[in-house]
Amino acid sequence: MNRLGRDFYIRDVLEVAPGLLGKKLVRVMDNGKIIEVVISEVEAYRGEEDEACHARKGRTERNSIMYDEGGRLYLYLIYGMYWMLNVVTGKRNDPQAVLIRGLLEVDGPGRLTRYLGLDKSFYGIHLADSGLIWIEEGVPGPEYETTPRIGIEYAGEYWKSRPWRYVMKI
DNA sequence: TCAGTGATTAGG
DNA sequence: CTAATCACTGAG
Repeated sequence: MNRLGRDFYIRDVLEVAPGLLGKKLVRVMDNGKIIEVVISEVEAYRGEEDEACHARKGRTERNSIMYDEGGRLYLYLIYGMYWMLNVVTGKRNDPQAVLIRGLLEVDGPGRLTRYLGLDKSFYGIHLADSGLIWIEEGVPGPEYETTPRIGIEYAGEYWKSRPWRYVMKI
């Protein structure tokens, strides 16, 4: 047990996102069963200027947790069916988050939340405090590649082309 | 390739 | 209030 503390998350999202690759995500299910998975794919969303970021139009009820200090969870429903799991990063009032897109055990951001039993009730939970979910040290310094982010057709060319998707090499 | 699905958001 | 949007998935 080597849980990541608050300081890990209170850094720029472009440092935290690749830093999450290879880390172990631990989830204590309702029946007490513990699920441990390895984070293998993430994306960074960075500030109000980032046209792909949910904070691009300023603060709303949904994205308000992104304006809090790093370390909290941001969950939202997409296409009426899938919960997206994000880790807020950076300092207060600097809206950033990392989308967890894939695990070694489960591919896809919508599938992994279903697998881990995560939904709106986890909105705002702090990864340094919670007894239900947290992140621990894992594989140190994994190799990874970067690509543009997925599913952000609405953003301008510059923001669409930022290489802010990080995929761990197996 | 494309429909399903409903919370969230902007705009009257 | 209404209508459009959407950081996806699974079937075909």
